[in-house]
Formats: sequence, structure tokens, C-alpha cells
Amino acid sequence: MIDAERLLILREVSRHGSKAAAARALTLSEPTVAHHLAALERQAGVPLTTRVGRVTRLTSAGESLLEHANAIADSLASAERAIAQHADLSGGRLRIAAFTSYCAVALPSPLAQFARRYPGVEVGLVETETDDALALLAAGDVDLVIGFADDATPAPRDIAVKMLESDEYLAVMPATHPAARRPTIDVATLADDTWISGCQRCRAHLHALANAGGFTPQIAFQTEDYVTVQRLIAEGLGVALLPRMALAASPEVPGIVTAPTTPTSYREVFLAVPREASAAARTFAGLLAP
Amino acid sequence: MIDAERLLILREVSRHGSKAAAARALTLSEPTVAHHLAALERQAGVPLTTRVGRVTRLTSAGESLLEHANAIADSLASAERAIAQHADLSGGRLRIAAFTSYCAVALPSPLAQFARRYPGVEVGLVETETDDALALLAAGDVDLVIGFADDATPAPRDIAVKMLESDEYLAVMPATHPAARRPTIDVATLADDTWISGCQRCRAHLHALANAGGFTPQIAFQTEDYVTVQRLIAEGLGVALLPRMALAASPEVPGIVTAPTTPTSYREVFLAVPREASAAARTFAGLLAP
DNA sequence: GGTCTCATGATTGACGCCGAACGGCTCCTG
DNA sequence: CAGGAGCCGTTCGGCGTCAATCATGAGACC
Repeated sequence: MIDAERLLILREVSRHGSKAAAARALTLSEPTVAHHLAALERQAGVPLTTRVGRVTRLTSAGESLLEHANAIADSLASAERAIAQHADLSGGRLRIAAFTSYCAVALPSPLAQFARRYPGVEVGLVETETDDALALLAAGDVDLVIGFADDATPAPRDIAVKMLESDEYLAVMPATHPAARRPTIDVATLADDTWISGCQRCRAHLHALANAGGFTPQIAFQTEDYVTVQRLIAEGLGVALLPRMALAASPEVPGIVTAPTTPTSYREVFLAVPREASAAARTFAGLLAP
Repeated sequence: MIDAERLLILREVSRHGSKAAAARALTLSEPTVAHHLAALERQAGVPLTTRVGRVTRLTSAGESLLEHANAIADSLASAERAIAQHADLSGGRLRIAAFTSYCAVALPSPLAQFARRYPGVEVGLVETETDDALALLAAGDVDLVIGFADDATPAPRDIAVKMLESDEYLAVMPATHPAARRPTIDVATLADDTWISGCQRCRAHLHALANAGGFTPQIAFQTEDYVTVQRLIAEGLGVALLPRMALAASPEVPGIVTAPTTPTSYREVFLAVPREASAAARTFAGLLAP
């Protein structure tokens, strides 16, 4: 393969009209330029330069190489620009994966703030469950993950994780439920109720909490859509454990009541970036957790 | 400036999914690839690769570099193709400069032969006087020159010159001229005639020949167009010295006669290529002078 | 206008030194 | 257990420089 460096030297010679001038432009010595040119000619098998008077000109073979040398110089300059943009956030990409209710409640505002501050960065958002989000991060398909963890499924330890906030799980019941008026609900009092559960992690959390309360929940409905969960509850079809944030994300549903549980339980919202996080990812992380 | 070589290494890593595989593809060792990548990352200031499982993937910064690396690889491949075409005559250019009558008489056939044989080569022809043609050659604007020389203005010595043929100068007179019936003409018998001369070199030759014959020609008309010369002669306005080739190049003009001179004189048609002639120029030269 | 001199560029050869490439090792992961 | 990555120390190639010489226009001066 032809050496790109030498093509660029050929280009300088053509631009300046002499090896000496090219050498000065490249901060090289004259023999060095001559050496590289000779090597290039040897490799090409045809003469590339010719002297006319005291200026060095390219032969037609040299000029046919020149076009490509220019293209390479352009590409290198573009590459340099691109990488600089990645560093100073005047360009590049930021792909975020976050779980549903965080997407709905907490993300839009900082996302807009970031987009205003760094208009050159192309921002992407994937709304996914935490497990899938972490898989995307590991595969390099996203740059930053916002997920949640609890006792049942702790946060990953192999990447940089920062806790953002605690999100309390509330008991959600039909307004007609016998325990509906109590200020706090012991989960054991719901041992015989029919349960409605959300995502994988929430289900694991429910099982852990119920287990601590000494019972195994009867899960009759499974849906990741929190509005559906609340409508089912409003119709008296069951009870559920929902994070505050999920409740805040969905419109008020009449006919249900919510209450803190005893014991209380939380999910911990965390932010994860890989060790080799891009500048954009680090900056956005700083925006969420100053 | 970013090193193009390293961008190509990054490209191979991306294509093969591991540094080891990239090293094999590049016939390098694994540490060497890692070293170059580390250098590139140091220069870029941002991480370019990330490991996911046992495959190495590019970060978004790395992928933005990848596009440019691909462009550079394409350019290098194109450059290699272009130079190969120059060597094997499947491409490239051949620019010829030749004097008028050679263009008209001798050039078309070998030119067509060359174009048929090497259809990829872009052929150009400049019809010019020999002095200008040699200047074009020196400036690198043409690749091959066909010119003529005689005692007055000899062929250049600083470039590779090959004699092609001798072209005899004939005396050209009106059919009504007193000497018109003679088989050969002593130039001295035309000492008192009015002369018509062609180009710079022909005029120099005429002066030299007349000088040898002991007279200075009265030159009343100067034109480089040989048809004009012959028409002027046919009208009885003068006599001239014209090379056989020039006469062959122009249509038969009635009312003129031609005859060899004593002493005979010739112009020598030569072919000149620079030392660093392209393959196309050398090949075409071989066609003209096997 | 011709010649002389000088300045600039190219070339060649020798040489020093940086760093590219390698091998061997350990650690990690699937 | 195998394959890949990271981390050394070592070696050798070749990149770049310096110095000297040659070539060639350009300007000056007569």
C-alpha cells in the first residue's frame, strides 16, 4: 500500500514548486523530502517529478497522484475536526438509554438544557428497561444509562455508577379497598389480595418485599404500562406496588388510593457511564448529578 | 496532524472486531496495533475503543473517525490504481506536441494505432512549431515532442532525442519560371528571385543555404501556411524552399513545379522525450521509431 | 548584449537516534 | 482452557539531519 505520508509530501512539493520550500513548510530538511519522494517514485515505478528551470513540477503520473493526495489531506483535516468536536462538544453524538418513568418525568428538562447548550451534539434517547439499557451500554450502542436498582437487583459494579435519587414504592389500591383509609399500609395486610405487577425488576422487588412480609403475592396481571395498572386497580381487579415516579408520570386516575408501606422500600435511580465515556456523556452526567 | 497510518489501523480493528485479528490482517503484532491505537487516542484526547466481552468496538468518537479512515483507504486504493494504470497503459495521459506537416502527414496513423491499442490512455495533440514544442516539453506541459532540426538550428542535446527521418527541401517555383523545366535546381540560380518563407526554422535554414550559395534571399512574404505559400508561388509572386513533407501535407496546387536542389538539403525529423518520460510516451516513441 | 559571480536548489553519503515491532509474560473473560 | 488484551524490555530499521558537492538560473557589471 502507498504511504499516505509520502503522498502528502508530494502534495507540498507540488504546492510550493520546490523540494526545499516543501521541506520548510513541513519543517523537514531538504534531503528528507527528496528521500521520501524517491521512495514514492520507486514504489510507483514511474517518475513523479521533473525539474523545469529551478522549480520542481509533477509529471502527469505525479499529478494523477496529486488528486488523491488532496483527498487524503481533506479527509485528515475532517477527521481532526470531527475529533475536536467530540472533545469540545461542538459535534458528535450522545445516546441515552433510560427507563420509562424517568424518561417521562425527569429527563426532558435536562435534555432540553443540554441540547440548547450544545446544539452541535446529536442527541438520541432509547426508552428501555434497565437490564436492556445496561446491555446496550455494554455493547456500545448507547453512551449513558439511567436505570434503577433495589435490594433484589443491585446496581452494576463493573462500570462507573452514580446514585441520583431514591424513589419510594407506594401501595396502590382501589378506593373501595378495606385498607384504603390507612395512612400507611403494612404489606402483610395485602397478602391475600390479587396483585398486578409491572416490569421484571418491579416484580423481583415485589417478591422480595412480600417474602420479607411472610407471603407470596398472587400475581394475576402483568403489564409495564402504569396507566393500565392503575385502571385495573380502579376497577377493583387488584393492588400493586408502584414507585412515586411512575405515579407522577401518568395522569391522575380516579378511584385509586396510594399510601406508603411498612416497611418502606425504595428503588435507587442511578446513572451509569462506561469508563471510556465520551465528553458528551460525562457532561450530561454532570448535568444530572452536579 | 493525525497519522493516516493509524487511522487505517483503527479501521482494521473496527472491521475485525479485535486488535489481534487486525494485527493478523496487517501482518503486525498485537502490541504494535495496541501501541498505535493508544497513540491515536492520546492524540485525539478521547477514547476511541471499548471492549465488550472479547470483541473490541469503537466508541462514537472512534466511529466518527472511522468514516474518514474509510475515505482515506479508498483514496489510497484509487491512487494505487491510478499509478498502476500509468505504468501498464490502461489509463493516464499522453500529450504530444508536433509540427504542422508531421501532424498532417505522419502522425494520424500511429496515433490511431496507439488509441486502439491503449484505449484507456487519454491522448492529446498540440500542433506547434518545434521551438515552442520544446518549451512545452521543458515546462512539463507535454510528454513527447516531434520536431525538426537542420544545420542552422540543431536538435537539443539535453534531452533524449531520436532521429526519425530526413525530409528533403525542394525548390518550389511557378510553372512559368525560367528554371522550371530543370530536373535539379542550383539554389544560386534563384539568387535574384523573390522568396517566400515559412516558419522561423525554415527561414533560418533558407538563410544558411543561400549563404552557402553566395547570396542573401529577398524575402517578401512570410507565412506558416504551406497552401498559402504554394498559391503565392502559383501566382508567380516568388519561389520557396519547402520540405517534401509539407508538400505532401497540402493538396496539389496547379501552376507550380518542384525540384531537388543542389546542393541538397534536409531537415531532420526527431522525436524528443524527457529523461523521466512516462510509459505512454516511451511506448508511443517505440511505435514511431521501432 | 555578453560574461561573471552569487544565491538557491538538488543530490549524495555518512551518521545518530527515535520509535516501531516483537516476544514473553500476566491477567482477564467466555 | 483458550483466546484476547495489556505491559514490560530489547532490537533493529529507517527517518531525519548535517556536511559537502554539483547544477542552474538570476542579477550585476562592464
